Amino acid sequence: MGKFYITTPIYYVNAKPHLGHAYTSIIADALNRFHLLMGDECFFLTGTDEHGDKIVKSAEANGQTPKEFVDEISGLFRNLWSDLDVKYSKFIRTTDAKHKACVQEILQRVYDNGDIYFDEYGGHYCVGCERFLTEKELVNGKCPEHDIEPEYIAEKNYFFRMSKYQDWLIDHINRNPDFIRPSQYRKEVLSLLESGALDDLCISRPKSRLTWGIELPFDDDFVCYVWFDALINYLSALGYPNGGNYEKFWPVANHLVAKDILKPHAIFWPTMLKAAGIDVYQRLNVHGYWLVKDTKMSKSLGNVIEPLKMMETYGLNAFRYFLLREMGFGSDSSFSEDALVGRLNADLANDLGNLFNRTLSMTHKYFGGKIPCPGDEGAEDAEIKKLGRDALTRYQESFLEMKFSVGLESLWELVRGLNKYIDETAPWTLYKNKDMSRLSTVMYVMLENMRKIAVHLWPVMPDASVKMLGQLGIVFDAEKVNLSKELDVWGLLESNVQVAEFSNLFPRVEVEKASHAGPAKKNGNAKDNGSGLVDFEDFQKLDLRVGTVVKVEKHPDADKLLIVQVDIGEDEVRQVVAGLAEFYSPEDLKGRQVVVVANLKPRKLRKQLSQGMILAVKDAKGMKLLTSTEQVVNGSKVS
RNA sequence: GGCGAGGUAGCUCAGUCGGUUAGAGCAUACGGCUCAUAUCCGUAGUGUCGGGGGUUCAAUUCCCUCCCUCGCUACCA
Repeated sequence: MGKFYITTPIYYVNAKPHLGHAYTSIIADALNRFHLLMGDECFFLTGTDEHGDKIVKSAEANGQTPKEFVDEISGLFRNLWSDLDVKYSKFIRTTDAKHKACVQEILQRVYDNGDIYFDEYGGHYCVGCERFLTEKELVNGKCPEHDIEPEYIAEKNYFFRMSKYQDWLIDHINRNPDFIRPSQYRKEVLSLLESGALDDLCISRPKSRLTWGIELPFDDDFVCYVWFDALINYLSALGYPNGGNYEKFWPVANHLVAKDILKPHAIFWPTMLKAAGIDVYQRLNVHGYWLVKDTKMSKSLGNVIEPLKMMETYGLNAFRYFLLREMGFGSDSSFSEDALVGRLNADLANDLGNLFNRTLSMTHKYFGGKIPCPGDEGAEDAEIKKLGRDALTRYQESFLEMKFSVGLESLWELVRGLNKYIDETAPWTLYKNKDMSRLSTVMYVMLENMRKIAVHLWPVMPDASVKMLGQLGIVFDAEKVNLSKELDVWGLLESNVQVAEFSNLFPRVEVEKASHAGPAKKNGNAKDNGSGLVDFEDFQKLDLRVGTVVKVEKHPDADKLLIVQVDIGEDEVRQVVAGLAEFYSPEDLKGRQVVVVANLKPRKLRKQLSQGMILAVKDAKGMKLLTSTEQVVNGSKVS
């Protein structure tokens, strides 16, 4: 059995969680779920980083003690992961007692090893900034922000002999091309290491300046520098130096970080491990930023997208799918509501959702909802099965390489292939011709492929996947799934099992497209409320009028459509193509008063122009027209 | 300034270890089907593959140079 250990950074709790945090955690979760389905034994670690200067300041600003403050924010993160279906194995906090003990253990080992020394460090300390400023930051010898001349303070501190391990690290990266990926970050780290001599790292802060941290085991006048403390969480969470988890999972440790913390993870951390006599982690996986209007998201710019808000508006499934599908791993990507809606409508609603729904619907029409027994397979079936095997193989390979976007694109080749397969096999014709044997095979091929797709989607959209499988009459059990076997196994779907009558997991959403042509419109924020409510002005945009049907004929090229001429008080009657033929005969309709949407954009329906829409209401029994309780003048407005 | 990434169809991007007509999705137009959520399938496209130069029988792909965008990093007096 394989093993897999994935970590997110421990998020710094000086501010609330944002989209960047959500993205990292969601890919970690997707990877973890993927490896679970591949049959690996997995450990997924996340948590919060709660020490350091900034935390103390943020707490003070909130009128709280550091402990109260971090408890609150840490809780926010945990709640968010629960809302995003992020299922971690452990949530670590750097204020945990076990973590502190582990940090001290490692510090002591490095100290005993002779790689920590005590030295004087001098610099320009600004009391306003509460930190040392570099020569370059000074303007006319003053701190530009506080306009005061910084004090020159000589301070004694402990330093980690990081420079000693520079050559070893360069060598290690060269020998292990996968150590840092994607490769652009590997190159960046190498050039950083090769260009200049690595400085030693200051790893202490005197308690006179900062008390909120972990004490150095060899000098209780100092606390540990926050990065040194934080990185060790990846080990302390496994119970290092004790415990089976360390031995089991550390050799397969995969760190996942955003590119802004590349340096601590790619340089500080491996050299720390080396100095402590611990093997380095297996891989560092680096992702890019989500940009909002081409600017990196930041709280101060006020363009932070609340992850929860997007999730509430469009659903968790679409949100997770979008994040994984849209961003090439390692590069930056733009986040926009339009793009999210585009993916939701095109990929999820039109392609996948509709495919699934039409499959279930046909199973009901032709087989009373029971999965049929397949007959002999023909060339078309062999072809789609091969397409499926290839697509799923690429999907799995891509996920192993963190290429989620490529993987999902491959999976959709199968989705599109199946839509085409339906078109070509035309089950409705087989049914009409009473070719039930062939029809059974075709429907079984569809249903079995839907099962395979649903299972593969579990890492990305766990909720939708479980629901899809449920609608196929399967109770999802991660233990029983093995994705690698899925490539060669066919026919796990049992015949005669009842499936759902329909599925609407991904309803289309209609969002008024933001104008790309000109400047932002006055009411550009109309869709921003996210509540699904419309303003009265929006309602007023609809021109609803009562009119009398003067003439009706059947649509020559469609079974369900009627061509209706309605007098809505204008010089000319309106022609409206309506989907009423199954419920009303032309004779029934003529002379009735109906409600018409008069300013609907004209559209051709099977070659016939339709200049409006007749309002009706549909329930299980059929379709009923809407009208006024009394006769009114044609053209009267509905309000 | 150095290093890295990128500049490919209207948009978002894939791709080419040099080789017959450069791809996908979205958007657009037209056609087809009716099982389906105004969904699906098909057809049609357009691209001096950032500019210029070089190597080659052949370059979008290799080399040089320049321009633009982004990131990291250093400050060259």
